[in-house]
Amino acid sequence: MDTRVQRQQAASDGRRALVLEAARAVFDELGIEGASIREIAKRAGYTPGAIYSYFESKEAIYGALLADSLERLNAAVAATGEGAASPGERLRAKAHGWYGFFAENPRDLDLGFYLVHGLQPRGLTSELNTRLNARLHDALAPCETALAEWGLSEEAARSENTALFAHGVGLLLLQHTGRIRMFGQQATPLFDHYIDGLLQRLK
Amino acid sequence: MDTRVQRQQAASDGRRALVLEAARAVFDELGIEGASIREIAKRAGYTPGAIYSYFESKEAIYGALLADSLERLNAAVAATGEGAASPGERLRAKAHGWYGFFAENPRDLDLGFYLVHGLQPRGLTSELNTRLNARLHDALAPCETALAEWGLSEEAARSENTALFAHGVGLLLLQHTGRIRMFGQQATPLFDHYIDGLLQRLK
Amino acid sequence: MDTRVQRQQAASDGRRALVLEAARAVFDELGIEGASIREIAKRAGYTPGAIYSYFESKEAIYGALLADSLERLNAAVAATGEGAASPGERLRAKAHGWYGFFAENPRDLDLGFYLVHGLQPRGLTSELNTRLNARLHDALAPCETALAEWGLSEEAARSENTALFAHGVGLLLLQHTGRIRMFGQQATPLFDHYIDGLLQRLK
Amino acid sequence: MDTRVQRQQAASDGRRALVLEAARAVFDELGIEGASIREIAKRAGYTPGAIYSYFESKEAIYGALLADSLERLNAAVAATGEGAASPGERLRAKAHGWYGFFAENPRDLDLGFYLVHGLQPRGLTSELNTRLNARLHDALAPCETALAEWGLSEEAARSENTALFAHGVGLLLLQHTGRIRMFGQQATPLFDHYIDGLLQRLK
DNA sequence: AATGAATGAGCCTTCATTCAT
DNA sequence: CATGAATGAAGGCTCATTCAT
Repeated sequence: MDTRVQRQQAASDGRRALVLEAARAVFDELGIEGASIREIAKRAGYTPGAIYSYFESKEAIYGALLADSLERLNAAVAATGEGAASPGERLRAKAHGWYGFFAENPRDLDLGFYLVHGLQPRGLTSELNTRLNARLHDALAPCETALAEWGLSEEAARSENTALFAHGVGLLLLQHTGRIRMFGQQATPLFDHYIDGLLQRLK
Repeated sequence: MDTRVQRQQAASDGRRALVLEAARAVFDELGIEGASIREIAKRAGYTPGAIYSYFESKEAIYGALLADSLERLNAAVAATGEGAASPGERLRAKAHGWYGFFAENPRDLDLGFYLVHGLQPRGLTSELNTRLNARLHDALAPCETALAEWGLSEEAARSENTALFAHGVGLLLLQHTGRIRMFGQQATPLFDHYIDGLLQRLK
Repeated sequence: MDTRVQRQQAASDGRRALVLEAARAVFDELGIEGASIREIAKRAGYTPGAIYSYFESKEAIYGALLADSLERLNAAVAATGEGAASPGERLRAKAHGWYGFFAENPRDLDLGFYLVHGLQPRGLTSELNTRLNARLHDALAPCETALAEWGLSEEAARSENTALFAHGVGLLLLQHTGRIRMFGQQATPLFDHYIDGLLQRLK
Repeated sequence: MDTRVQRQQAASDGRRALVLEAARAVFDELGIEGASIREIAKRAGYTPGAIYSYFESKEAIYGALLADSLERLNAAVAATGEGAASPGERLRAKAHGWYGFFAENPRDLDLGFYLVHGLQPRGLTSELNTRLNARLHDALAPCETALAEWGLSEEAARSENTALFAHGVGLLLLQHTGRIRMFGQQATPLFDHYIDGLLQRLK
């Protein structure tokens, strides 16, 4: 009996994941504006009403999408810099962890923007918001740790880490919007160059 | 006859500017999502249909708004650093020119994002896109010039200027989205700090 | 110029009245539950969106319908008892004014019930509610006046008028729901009988 | 075998009653509009589909609810006027039986209105309708009997009883809808006053 | 008897856009 | 140039009901 309940639960989870996957696909192709429940349902092979068995609102879907995105971000960061010997190497590796994730998955960057611009309270409960913030913080923490191990005070490490994140996000944005071509530059070398300068400066 | 045509043209331009002004006000208060032709028309003292005498579509309004935004950006940059003696001071002043503009007018930042994320081809013609790129370039050029005067090669100056822009944009974004509070930091001091480091590094 | 504006206004009013008429027809045939904007629009020869040019919400339509109903009620009462010589005759005539109106227009009775059961705040603003209450009061006031002229104190007149209204409404309801057949009775003779008793009692 | 079938039947009836109880609770709290099969099922500890094992449609639930309501009404009337010595006292007691029931359970009043206004044929079969009529008649019969015992002819007793019912219903309606406040009156004293007048008149 | 996933029809409402006047 | 009525498509969402399990 227990197994049957488990099987049902697993099946339900699978279908929910399927809807989420469809939502991600729609979001990818049509952008956040073009994404509609109707379209998501169509891609998932459902009628619109069925979606509400899995998510209580459209915004809740984006909330789930975002939560999932941050999990993958953390996984990407965790999978990085295993054998880094020095704090400097670790900093570089971990920074490239999050940077690379967003460079390769620009829609996850969009998702983050949408979080602030379009998500309604119903989808982004305060509790979820706190959890999402915490997960973003988790993803960036290894860099801060490395900076501290490099010898910076707690305060200085946090400050430099913020600047590092801002720098990376700015470059990612310039790249994502194509504006960086205007400067005849490429984002990743510039990011590396920033880390070089940072390590130099703190030596 | 000629003068009459001119008078008419001037009047028309004035009314177009009035619509644009209304659009900016609506956009400021309601954001890009909340803005509607109806609302813009109402604020401009028109009925919805009349708007189409001045703009061929809603997207075209945003295109014009963005063009105008870039003009104001250039004006803000131009109004800055008049008495700066050294290239270093000039760099700081000009950088604060564009940075301050966006810090004080976050909706202009939104506009820039919307340009890439949501604007339809109808609103952003290739010709307009080229013109906008050029004006953004104009606004950032003074910093590049200052960097060159400081002794950097043309290539290095462009590279550093790109990084400077990315850094500022990243900080503005973090501030605008409120995520910077998560780090317990403030954007403007960090921007200053970045310029300090830059000048130090290039000394 | 003035005439043109007037003509437009008149045309607009006419179309609004047309929508209202359609709404009344739908309400008559399908009842309050079955009435939908779609159906009302269809009957009026419009698409659903067009309805919102004339009424800001579905509830507002019912508000207007109700207001109109009360105007007709007042007209019916006013058209009654012109030549009534004695207060007693006047009482009977005025009472039959409102009673007859509802007996002949049972949907207007429904409308009154709906007012309390289904109307949302958006359609029934406090201001409208006050106005509607006042108009109902106006329709019943002549009876109260007649009772006072018959010699009752202000308080007694109000009390008897309330009871008279309740009696009539109860009878109308029993008739409208067909429950009165269960008793083998008819509403109007009973209403007359009540008035007889009332006049007898107060003689 | 027989006992087992009986046990099953009893269990089934019990569960049906449980669903009905849940329906009443939902209806009480959310009103007739706000009540949904989903909500009823939830309160009864079932899933929506299960409800259809006990009732063939939502309307059938309301039919059953109404039947039950009339049983409780009869119970309330029966529990009244045990020690009333005179026909007059008995009339007053029995009238307050049904009046008090509706005054204390306004939702049962709603149910009666809904029966006529909103109930679909599927829920109100002709056979059910006849049964409901009979039970309503039963609840009102004691008053008619008392009137006859007071000396009225059969016909007069029926006529006065109808008027009495109409009066009470009218007052209940005015009270339930809050319109009675408009007159600065209260329903129950007026009902008493009506009975006083009735007894006076017939003395 | 019960589940719960899914349907399908419907709901009110918004909005960019068009067009006769 | 301007109006304003009207469209048509779409939006998010609800819900009674069905049906395979």
